[in-house]
Amino acid sequence: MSSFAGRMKEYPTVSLDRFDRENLLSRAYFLSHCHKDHMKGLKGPILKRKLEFSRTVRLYCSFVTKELLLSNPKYAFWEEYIVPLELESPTQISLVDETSGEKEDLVVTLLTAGHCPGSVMFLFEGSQGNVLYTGDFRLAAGDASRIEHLHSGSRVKDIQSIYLDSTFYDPRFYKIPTREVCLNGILELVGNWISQSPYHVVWLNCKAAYGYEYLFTNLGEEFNTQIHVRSLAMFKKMPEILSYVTTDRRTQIHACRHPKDEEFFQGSRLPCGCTASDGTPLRIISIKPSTMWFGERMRKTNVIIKTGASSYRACFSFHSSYSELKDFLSYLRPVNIYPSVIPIGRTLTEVTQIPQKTADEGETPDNDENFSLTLSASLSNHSSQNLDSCLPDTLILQPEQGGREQGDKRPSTVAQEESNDQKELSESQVSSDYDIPCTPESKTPRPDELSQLYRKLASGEDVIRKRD
DNA sequence: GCGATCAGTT
DNA sequence: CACAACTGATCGC
Repeated sequence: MSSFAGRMKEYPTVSLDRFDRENLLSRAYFLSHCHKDHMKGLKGPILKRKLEFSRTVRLYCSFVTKELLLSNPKYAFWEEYIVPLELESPTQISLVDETSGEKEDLVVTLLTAGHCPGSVMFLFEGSQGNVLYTGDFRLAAGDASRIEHLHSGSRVKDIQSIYLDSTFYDPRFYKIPTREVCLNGILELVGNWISQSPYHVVWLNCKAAYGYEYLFTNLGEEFNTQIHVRSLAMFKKMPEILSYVTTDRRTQIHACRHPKDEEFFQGSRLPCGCTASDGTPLRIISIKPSTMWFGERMRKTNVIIKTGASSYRACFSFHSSYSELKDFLSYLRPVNIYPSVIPIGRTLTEVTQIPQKTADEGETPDNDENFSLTLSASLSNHSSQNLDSCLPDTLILQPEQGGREQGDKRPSTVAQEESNDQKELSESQVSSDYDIPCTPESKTPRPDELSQLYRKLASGEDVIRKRD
Protein backbone atom coordinates (compact mmCIF):
# COMPACT_ATOMS: atom_id res chain seq x y z
CA MET A 1 0.00 0.00 0.00
CA SER A 2 1.33 3.36 -0.95
CA SER A 3 1.54 5.74 1.97
CA PHE A 4 2.97 8.58 -0.09
CA ALA A 5 1.18 11.82 0.76
CA GLY A 6 1.24 13.01 -2.84
CA ARG A 7 3.86 15.72 -3.09
CA MET A 8 7.58 15.89 -3.60
CA LYS A 9 9.80 18.21 -1.65
CA GLU A 10 11.45 19.60 -4.79
CA TYR A 11 8.29 20.31 -6.78
CA PRO A 12 5.54 20.84 -4.21
CA THR A 13 3.06 22.40 -6.62
CA VAL A 14 2.37 19.07 -8.33
CA SER A 15 0.74 15.95 -6.91
CA LEU A 16 1.30 12.30 -7.76
CA ASP A 17 -0.91 9.33 -6.98
CA ARG A 18 -2.81 11.28 -4.31
CA PHE A 19 -5.62 13.70 -4.98
CA ASP A 20 -7.07 14.57 -1.60
CA ARG A 21 -6.22 17.04 1.16
CA GLU A 22 -3.49 19.51 0.30
CA ASN A 23 -3.17 17.93 -3.12
CA LEU A 24 -6.36 19.77 -4.04
CA LEU A 25 -4.20 22.87 -4.39
CA SER A 26 -1.79 21.44 -6.95
CA ARG A 27 -1.14 22.89 -10.40
CA ALA A 28 -0.74 19.53 -12.13
CA TYR A 29 -1.50 15.89 -11.38
CA PHE A 30 0.29 12.67 -12.24
CA LEU A 31 -1.04 9.12 -12.07
CA SER A 32 1.64 6.43 -12.25
CA HIS A 33 -0.74 3.50 -12.73
CA CYS A 34 -4.33 2.48 -12.31
CA HIS A 35 -4.40 0.78 -8.89
CA LYS A 36 -6.89 2.13 -6.40
CA ASP A 37 -4.42 2.78 -3.61
CA HIS A 38 -2.75 5.28 -5.93
CA MET A 39 -6.02 6.98 -6.82
CA LYS A 40 -7.18 8.29 -3.47
CA GLY A 41 -9.35 11.34 -3.98
CA LEU A 42 -9.37 10.98 -7.74
CA LYS A 43 -13.14 10.85 -7.97
CA GLY A 44 -13.64 13.59 -5.40
CA PRO A 45 -16.31 16.18 -6.16
CA ILE A 46 -14.08 19.01 -5.02
CA LEU A 47 -11.40 18.13 -7.51
CA LYS A 48 -14.02 17.80 -10.23
CA ARG A 49 -15.24 21.29 -9.44
CA LYS A 50 -11.74 22.68 -9.51
CA LEU A 51 -11.17 21.24 -12.98
CA GLU A 52 -14.28 22.89 -14.30
CA PHE A 53 -12.86 26.24 -13.30
CA SER A 54 -9.33 25.68 -14.42
CA ARG A 55 -7.72 26.34 -17.77
CA THR A 56 -4.38 24.78 -16.89
CA VAL A 57 -4.72 21.98 -14.34
CA ARG A 58 -4.35 18.59 -16.03
CA LEU A 59 -3.72 14.94 -15.22
CA TYR A 60 -0.68 13.38 -16.88
CA CYS A 61 -0.35 9.63 -17.33
CA SER A 62 0.40 7.01 -19.97
CA PHE A 63 -2.07 6.24 -22.78
CA VAL A 64 -2.79 2.83 -21.27
CA THR A 65 -3.47 4.27 -17.82
CA LYS A 66 -5.85 6.74 -19.42
CA GLU A 67 -7.77 3.88 -21.05
CA LEU A 68 -7.95 1.85 -17.87
CA LEU A 69 -9.03 4.87 -15.85
CA LEU A 70 -11.77 5.92 -18.25
CA SER A 71 -13.09 2.36 -18.48
CA ASN A 72 -14.48 3.02 -15.01
CA PRO A 73 -17.46 5.40 -15.34
CA LYS A 74 -16.72 6.94 -11.96
CA TYR A 75 -13.67 8.63 -13.49
CA ALA A 76 -15.31 9.61 -16.77
CA PHE A 77 -15.28 13.31 -15.87
CA TRP A 78 -11.50 13.28 -16.19
CA GLU A 79 -11.62 12.66 -19.91
CA GLU A 80 -11.16 16.25 -21.07
CA TYR A 81 -8.48 16.96 -18.46
CA ILE A 82 -6.16 14.03 -19.12
CA VAL A 83 -3.01 14.58 -21.13
CA PRO A 84 -1.65 11.18 -22.08
CA LEU A 85 2.08 11.09 -22.71
CA GLU A 86 4.21 8.67 -24.69
CA LEU A 87 6.95 6.77 -22.91
CA GLU A 88 10.47 8.14 -23.20
CA SER A 89 9.34 11.49 -24.61
CA PRO A 90 10.47 14.45 -22.51
CA THR A 91 7.59 16.91 -22.31
CA GLN A 92 7.65 20.45 -20.99
CA ILE A 93 4.84 21.32 -18.64
CA SER A 94 4.03 24.81 -17.41
CA LEU A 95 2.96 24.91 -13.81
CA VAL A 96 0.79 27.96 -13.53
CA ASP A 97 -0.53 29.60 -10.42
CA GLU A 98 -3.87 30.71 -11.78
CA THR A 99 -4.20 33.39 -9.15
CA SER A 100 -0.94 35.22 -9.60
CA GLY A 101 0.01 34.02 -13.05
CA GLU A 102 3.32 32.85 -11.65
CA LYS A 103 4.79 30.13 -13.81
CA GLU A 104 7.36 27.38 -13.41
CA ASP A 105 8.46 25.03 -16.17
CA LEU A 106 9.12 21.38 -15.59
CA VAL A 107 10.16 18.65 -17.99
CA VAL A 108 8.62 15.25 -17.35
CA THR A 109 9.53 11.94 -18.94
CA LEU A 110 7.56 8.72 -18.53
CA LEU A 111 9.68 5.60 -18.03
CA THR A 112 8.23 2.11 -18.08
CA ALA A 113 7.76 0.68 -14.58
CA GLY A 114 6.90 -2.98 -15.25
CA HIS A 115 4.29 -3.07 -12.50
CA CYS A 116 1.05 -3.37 -14.45
CA PRO A 117 -0.26 -2.27 -17.85
CA GLY A 118 0.38 1.42 -18.32
CA SER A 119 2.51 1.77 -15.19
CA VAL A 120 5.23 4.39 -15.40
CA MET A 121 7.88 6.15 -13.38
CA PHE A 122 8.07 9.94 -13.71
CA LEU A 123 11.41 11.67 -14.21
CA PHE A 124 11.16 15.38 -13.45
CA GLU A 125 13.81 17.83 -14.56
CA GLY A 126 13.57 21.43 -13.44
CA SER A 127 15.06 24.19 -11.34
CA GLN A 128 15.19 22.02 -8.23
CA GLY A 129 17.11 19.23 -9.89
CA ASN A 130 16.31 15.84 -11.33
CA VAL A 131 13.81 13.83 -9.35
CA LEU A 132 12.57 10.31 -10.06
CA TYR A 133 9.19 9.20 -8.75
CA THR A 134 9.01 5.45 -9.30
CA GLY A 135 5.39 4.79 -8.42
CA ASP A 136 5.21 1.03 -8.01
CA PHE A 137 7.74 -0.77 -10.15
CA ARG A 138 9.44 -4.02 -10.97
CA LEU A 139 12.65 -3.74 -12.89
CA ALA A 140 15.34 -6.41 -13.07
CA ALA A 141 18.92 -5.83 -11.98
CA GLY A 142 20.71 -3.85 -14.66
CA ASP A 143 17.55 -2.35 -16.17
CA ALA A 144 18.35 1.19 -15.03
CA SER A 145 21.44 1.22 -17.23
CA ARG A 146 19.23 0.58 -20.27
CA ILE A 147 16.93 3.55 -19.70
CA GLU A 148 18.09 6.28 -22.04
CA HIS A 149 16.58 9.24 -20.25
CA LEU A 150 18.34 8.43 -16.99
CA HIS A 151 21.52 9.18 -18.89
CA SER A 152 23.12 12.19 -20.42
CA GLY A 153 25.45 10.92 -23.06
CA SER A 154 27.22 7.95 -21.50
CA ARG A 155 26.88 9.32 -18.00
CA VAL A 156 24.14 8.75 -15.43
CA LYS A 157 22.21 11.93 -14.72
CA ASP A 158 22.57 13.51 -11.30
CA ILE A 159 19.50 12.52 -9.34
CA GLN A 160 18.57 14.73 -6.42
CA SER A 161 15.87 12.47 -5.03
CA ILE A 162 14.14 9.19 -5.68
CA TYR A 163 10.64 8.59 -4.40
CA LEU A 164 10.94 4.84 -4.20
CA ASP A 165 8.59 1.87 -4.24
CA SER A 166 10.10 0.44 -1.07
CA THR A 167 7.64 -2.44 -0.69
CA PHE A 168 10.43 -5.03 -0.53
CA TYR A 169 13.22 -2.85 0.81
CA ASP A 170 14.19 -5.41 3.43
CA PRO A 171 16.91 -8.11 3.22
CA ARG A 172 14.23 -10.67 4.01
CA PHE A 173 13.05 -10.19 0.42
CA TYR A 174 16.55 -10.43 -0.97
CA LYS A 175 15.76 -12.47 -4.03
CA ILE A 176 12.55 -12.88 -5.99
CA PRO A 177 12.83 -15.07 -9.10
CA THR A 178 12.72 -13.03 -12.28
CA ARG A 179 9.59 -12.59 -14.32
CA GLU A 180 10.94 -15.01 -16.92
CA VAL A 181 11.75 -17.75 -14.39
CA CYS A 182 8.31 -17.41 -12.77
CA LEU A 183 6.59 -17.42 -16.13
CA ASN A 184 8.43 -20.55 -17.25
CA GLY A 185 7.38 -22.37 -14.08
CA ILE A 186 3.76 -21.49 -14.71
CA LEU A 187 3.97 -22.40 -18.41
CA GLU A 188 5.32 -25.83 -17.51
CA LEU A 189 2.69 -26.50 -14.85
CA VAL A 190 -0.16 -25.36 -17.09
CA GLY A 191 1.19 -27.26 -20.10
CA ASN A 192 1.56 -30.50 -18.19
CA TRP A 193 -2.03 -30.28 -17.02
CA ILE A 194 -4.02 -29.07 -20.00
CA SER A 195 -2.23 -31.43 -22.41
CA GLN A 196 -3.80 -34.43 -20.66
CA SER A 197 -7.31 -33.93 -22.09
CA PRO A 198 -9.65 -31.15 -23.21
CA TYR A 199 -11.39 -31.47 -19.83
CA HIS A 200 -8.23 -30.63 -17.91
CA VAL A 201 -8.47 -26.95 -17.10
CA VAL A 202 -6.55 -24.49 -14.92
CA TRP A 203 -7.89 -21.63 -12.88
CA LEU A 204 -5.53 -18.73 -12.26
CA ASN A 205 -6.63 -17.36 -8.91
CA CYS A 206 -5.64 -13.74 -9.52
CA LYS A 207 -6.50 -10.74 -7.39
CA ALA A 208 -8.87 -8.17 -8.80
CA ALA A 209 -6.17 -5.85 -10.06
CA TYR A 210 -4.27 -5.05 -13.21
CA GLY A 211 -0.85 -6.65 -13.49
CA TYR A 212 -1.48 -10.26 -14.54
CA GLU A 213 -2.02 -9.43 -18.19
CA TYR A 214 1.45 -10.45 -19.35
CA LEU A 215 0.76 -13.84 -17.80
CA PHE A 216 -2.39 -14.13 -19.91
CA THR A 217 -0.69 -13.08 -23.13
CA ASN A 218 2.24 -15.45 -22.62
CA LEU A 219 -0.01 -18.39 -21.77
CA GLY A 220 -2.26 -17.59 -24.68
CA GLU A 221 0.68 -17.39 -27.05
CA GLU A 222 2.31 -20.58 -25.78
CA PHE A 223 -0.82 -22.72 -25.88
CA ASN A 224 -2.55 -21.00 -28.77
CA THR A 225 -5.66 -20.25 -26.76
CA GLN A 226 -7.46 -17.46 -24.96
CA ILE A 227 -7.94 -16.95 -21.23
CA HIS A 228 -11.43 -16.72 -19.80
CA VAL A 229 -11.95 -13.44 -17.91
CA ARG A 230 -14.98 -11.65 -16.54
CA SER A 231 -14.84 -8.54 -18.72
CA LEU A 232 -13.04 -7.30 -21.79
CA ALA A 233 -14.21 -3.70 -21.65
CA MET A 234 -11.05 -2.19 -20.19
CA PHE A 235 -8.89 -3.74 -22.91
CA LYS A 236 -10.94 -2.72 -25.90
CA LYS A 237 -8.28 -0.31 -27.15
CA MET A 238 -5.41 -2.68 -26.36
CA PRO A 239 -5.40 -5.27 -29.15
CA GLU A 240 -2.31 -7.07 -27.89
CA ILE A 241 -4.12 -7.94 -24.64
CA LEU A 242 -7.60 -8.20 -26.09
CA SER A 243 -6.65 -10.95 -28.50
CA TYR A 244 -5.68 -13.26 -25.61
CA VAL A 245 -8.74 -12.86 -23.40
CA THR A 246 -12.32 -13.97 -23.89
CA THR A 247 -15.63 -14.12 -22.06
CA ASP A 248 -16.32 -17.53 -23.60
CA ARG A 249 -15.84 -20.05 -20.82
CA ARG A 250 -15.10 -22.95 -23.16
CA THR A 251 -11.37 -22.65 -22.76
CA GLN A 252 -8.84 -24.58 -20.72
CA ILE A 253 -7.32 -21.54 -19.04
CA HIS A 254 -9.38 -19.35 -16.75
CA ALA A 255 -8.74 -16.19 -14.78
CA CYS A 256 -12.41 -15.50 -14.16
CA ARG A 257 -13.54 -14.32 -10.77
CA HIS A 258 -16.61 -14.45 -8.62
CA PRO A 259 -17.31 -12.39 -5.49
CA LYS A 260 -17.32 -15.50 -3.33
CA ASP A 261 -14.63 -17.42 -5.15
CA GLU A 262 -12.21 -17.73 -2.25
CA GLU A 263 -14.62 -19.65 -0.10
CA PHE A 264 -16.16 -21.90 -2.67
CA PHE A 265 -13.78 -22.26 -5.51
CA GLN A 266 -10.43 -23.06 -4.01
CA GLY A 267 -8.89 -26.32 -5.03
CA SER A 268 -11.10 -28.00 -7.50
CA ARG A 269 -13.80 -25.57 -8.47
CA LEU A 270 -14.12 -22.86 -11.02
CA PRO A 271 -16.05 -19.57 -10.68
CA CYS A 272 -17.75 -20.11 -14.03
CA GLY A 273 -18.85 -23.70 -13.36
CA CYS A 274 -17.33 -27.15 -13.03
CA THR A 275 -18.71 -28.98 -16.02
CA ALA A 276 -17.95 -28.69 -19.70
CA SER A 277 -20.66 -27.67 -22.16
CA ASP A 278 -21.28 -31.37 -22.93
CA GLY A 279 -21.83 -32.11 -19.24
CA THR A 280 -18.50 -33.79 -18.62
CA PRO A 281 -17.02 -32.85 -15.22
CA LEU A 282 -13.92 -30.73 -15.59
CA ARG A 283 -10.60 -31.69 -14.01
CA ILE A 284 -9.52 -28.45 -12.41
CA ILE A 285 -6.32 -27.26 -10.80
CA SER A 286 -5.95 -23.83 -9.27
CA ILE A 287 -2.82 -21.72 -9.41
CA LYS A 288 -2.52 -18.75 -7.11
CA PRO A 289 0.10 -16.23 -8.21
CA SER A 290 1.75 -14.82 -5.11
CA THR A 291 5.06 -13.35 -4.07
CA MET A 292 7.80 -15.77 -2.99
CA TRP A 293 11.16 -14.62 -1.75
CA PHE A 294 14.51 -16.12 -0.91
CA GLY A 295 17.46 -15.09 1.21
CA GLU A 296 20.79 -13.97 -0.18
CA ARG A 297 22.37 -17.39 0.14
CA MET A 298 19.34 -19.47 -0.65
CA ARG A 299 20.04 -21.80 -3.55
CA LYS A 300 16.80 -23.58 -4.22
CA THR A 301 14.18 -21.28 -5.67
CA ASN A 302 11.24 -23.44 -6.62
CA VAL A 303 8.72 -21.11 -8.19
CA ILE A 304 5.80 -23.54 -7.93
CA ILE A 305 4.56 -24.94 -4.63
CA LYS A 306 1.84 -27.57 -4.33
CA THR A 307 -0.59 -26.46 -1.63
CA GLY A 308 -3.24 -29.15 -1.91
CA ALA A 309 -4.48 -32.06 -3.97
CA SER A 310 -5.23 -29.78 -6.90
CA SER A 311 -3.94 -26.38 -5.87
CA TYR A 312 -0.65 -24.60 -6.35
CA ARG A 313 1.03 -21.34 -5.57
CA ALA A 314 3.17 -19.83 -8.28
CA CYS A 315 5.77 -17.13 -7.77
CA PHE A 316 4.72 -13.75 -9.08
CA SER A 317 5.73 -10.26 -8.01
CA PHE A 318 4.50 -6.81 -8.93
CA HIS A 319 7.44 -5.19 -7.08
CA SER A 320 11.21 -5.22 -7.23
CA SER A 321 13.06 -7.39 -4.71
CA TYR A 322 15.59 -6.05 -2.23
CA SER A 323 18.53 -6.89 -4.44
CA GLU A 324 16.82 -5.31 -7.45
CA LEU A 325 16.16 -2.15 -5.42
CA LYS A 326 19.77 -2.05 -4.22
CA ASP A 327 20.98 -2.45 -7.78
CA PHE A 328 18.71 0.35 -8.94
CA LEU A 329 19.78 2.71 -6.17
CA SER A 330 23.48 2.02 -6.39
CA TYR A 331 23.36 2.64 -10.12
CA LEU A 332 21.50 5.93 -9.87
CA ARG A 333 23.16 7.17 -6.65
CA PRO A 334 20.49 9.68 -5.64
CA VAL A 335 21.21 12.25 -2.95
CA ASN A 336 17.92 11.43 -1.18
CA ILE A 337 15.69 8.40 -1.08
CA TYR A 338 12.10 8.73 0.04
CA PRO A 339 10.36 5.41 0.60
CA SER A 340 6.72 5.31 -0.47
CA VAL A 341 5.50 2.60 1.86
CA ILE A 342 5.75 1.65 5.47
CA PRO A 343 8.22 -1.22 5.55
CA ILE A 344 6.86 -4.68 6.20
CA GLY A 345 8.38 -6.12 9.34
CA ARG A 346 10.77 -3.60 10.77
CA THR A 347 13.94 -4.74 12.39
CA LEU A 348 16.05 -2.10 11.01
CA THR A 349 18.77 0.34 11.22
CA GLU A 350 19.69 3.76 10.09
CA VAL A 351 17.53 6.41 8.66
CA THR A 352 17.73 10.15 8.35
CA GLN A 353 14.63 12.21 8.72
CA ILE A 354 13.92 15.34 6.86
CA PRO A 355 13.34 18.24 9.22
CA GLN A 356 10.20 17.85 11.26
CA LYS A 357 7.58 20.41 11.61
CA THR A 358 7.18 21.31 15.23
CA ALA A 359 3.97 20.35 16.95
CA ASP A 360 2.94 23.90 17.77
CA GLU A 361 3.09 25.08 14.18
CA GLY A 362 -0.56 25.13 13.50
CA GLU A 363 -2.78 22.16 13.09
CA THR A 364 -1.10 18.95 12.16
CA PRO A 365 -3.53 16.30 11.02
CA ASP A 366 -3.20 13.34 13.32
CA ASN A 367 -2.89 10.66 10.73
CA ASP A 368 -0.23 8.49 9.22
CA GLU A 369 -0.54 9.72 5.69
CA ASN A 370 1.87 12.59 5.70
CA PHE A 371 4.85 10.64 6.81
CA SER A 372 7.85 10.92 4.69
CA LEU A 373 11.39 10.15 5.52
CA THR A 374 14.66 9.89 3.82
CA LEU A 375 17.48 7.46 4.03
CA SER A 376 21.03 8.59 3.76
CA ALA A 377 20.62 12.26 3.22
CA SER A 378 24.08 12.55 1.79
CA LEU A 379 24.89 9.55 -0.30
CA SER A 380 26.81 11.75 -2.67
CA ASN A 381 29.42 12.32 0.05
CA HIS A 382 30.39 8.69 -0.11
CA SER A 383 31.33 8.65 -3.73
CA SER A 384 34.69 7.04 -3.12
CA GLN A 385 33.17 4.09 -1.27
CA ASN A 386 31.11 1.26 -2.51
CA LEU A 387 27.71 2.86 -2.49
CA ASP A 388 26.03 -0.33 -1.43
CA SER A 389 27.62 0.02 1.99
CA CYS A 390 26.06 3.48 2.28
CA LEU A 391 22.56 2.27 1.68
CA PRO A 392 20.79 1.29 4.85
CA ASP A 393 19.80 -2.36 5.06
CA THR A 394 16.29 -1.52 5.97
CA LEU A 395 14.02 1.41 6.55
CA ILE A 396 12.44 2.31 9.82
CA LEU A 397 10.21 5.12 10.87
CA GLN A 398 11.65 7.16 13.68
CA PRO A 399 9.66 7.45 16.90
CA GLU A 400 7.63 10.57 17.11
CA GLN A 401 8.34 12.77 20.08
CA GLY A 402 5.97 11.91 22.88
CA GLY A 403 5.03 8.83 20.92
CA ARG A 404 1.83 6.91 20.85
CA GLU A 405 0.32 4.67 23.44
CA GLN A 406 1.34 1.08 23.34
CA GLY A 407 -1.12 -1.06 21.50
CA ASP A 408 -1.79 1.61 18.93
CA LYS A 409 -1.57 -0.31 15.72
CA ARG A 410 -0.66 2.64 13.57
CA PRO A 411 2.97 3.26 12.84
CA SER A 412 4.49 4.58 16.01
CA THR A 413 6.42 7.05 14.00
CA VAL A 414 5.45 9.87 11.78
CA ALA A 415 7.89 12.19 10.15
CA GLN A 416 6.21 15.26 8.81
CA GLU A 417 7.04 16.71 5.50
CA GLU A 418 8.72 20.03 5.50
CA SER A 419 6.20 22.78 5.57
CA ASN A 420 5.39 24.23 2.21
CA ASP A 421 4.09 27.68 1.59
CA GLN A 422 0.73 26.16 1.05
CA LYS A 423 -1.35 25.81 4.11
CA GLU A 424 -2.32 22.35 5.19
CA LEU A 425 -5.94 21.54 5.55
CA SER A 426 -7.12 19.98 8.74
CA GLU A 427 -9.09 16.76 8.68
CA SER A 428 -12.39 18.42 9.49
CA GLN A 429 -11.88 21.02 6.82
CA VAL A 430 -11.08 18.49 4.18
CA SER A 431 -14.24 16.54 4.73
CA SER A 432 -16.32 19.66 4.18
CA ASP A 433 -17.26 21.15 0.89
CA TYR A 434 -15.59 24.10 -0.68
CA ASP A 435 -17.93 26.96 -1.24
CA ILE A 436 -16.87 27.58 -4.78
CA PRO A 437 -18.32 30.58 -6.59
CA CYS A 438 -20.18 29.71 -9.75
CA THR A 439 -22.14 31.46 -12.42
CA PRO A 440 -25.60 29.88 -12.35
CA GLU A 441 -26.25 30.01 -16.09
CA SER A 442 -23.01 28.47 -17.17
CA LYS A 443 -20.05 26.47 -16.01
CA THR A 444 -17.76 29.22 -17.20
CA PRO A 445 -16.51 31.20 -14.29
CA ARG A 446 -16.23 34.96 -14.48
CA PRO A 447 -12.60 36.06 -14.47
CA ASP A 448 -12.89 37.48 -11.00
CA GLU A 449 -14.44 34.26 -9.73
CA LEU A 450 -11.54 32.21 -10.93
CA SER A 451 -9.02 34.46 -9.33
CA GLN A 452 -11.09 34.55 -6.17
CA LEU A 453 -11.34 30.78 -6.05
CA TYR A 454 -7.62 30.29 -6.31
CA ARG A 455 -6.85 32.98 -3.84
CA LYS A 456 -9.14 31.22 -1.43
CA LEU A 457 -7.71 27.80 -2.14
CA ALA A 458 -4.23 29.19 -1.60
CA SER A 459 -5.07 30.97 1.63
CA GLY A 460 -7.19 28.21 3.07
CA GLU A 461 -9.59 30.85 4.34
CA ASP A 462 -13.27 31.20 3.69
CA VAL A 463 -13.17 28.48 1.11
CA ILE A 464 -14.31 25.97 3.62
CA ARG A 465 -17.93 26.04 4.55
CA LYS A 466 -18.13 26.15 8.28
CA ARG A 467 -20.06 23.43 9.99
CA ASP A 468 -21.87 23.66 13.30
C1' DG B 1 -29.20 6.43 -0.03
C1' DC B 2 -24.44 7.58 -0.89
C1' DG B 3 -19.73 7.93 0.36
C1' DA B 4 -15.88 7.67 3.48
C1' DT B 5 -13.42 4.93 6.74
C1' DC B 6 -12.03 1.02 9.41
C1' DA B 7 -11.23 -3.77 10.53
C1' DG B 8 -10.96 -8.10 8.75
C1' DT B 9 -10.09 -11.41 5.01
C1' DT B 10 -8.01 -13.46 1.12
C1' DC C 1 2.81 -15.81 3.47
C1' DA C 2 3.19 -9.78 2.30
C1' DC C 3 -0.39 -6.93 -1.72
C1' DA C 4 -4.39 -4.88 -3.46
C1' DA C 5 -9.03 -5.02 -3.21
C1' DC C 6 -13.27 -6.57 -1.57
C1' DT C 7 -16.80 -7.11 2.33
C1' DG C 8 -19.39 -5.58 6.06
C1' DA C 9 -20.07 -2.47 10.00
C1' DT C 10 -20.37 2.17 11.27
C1' DC C 11 -20.83 7.01 10.85
C1' DG C 12 -22.01 11.42 8.80
C1' DC C 13 -24.61 14.03 5.68
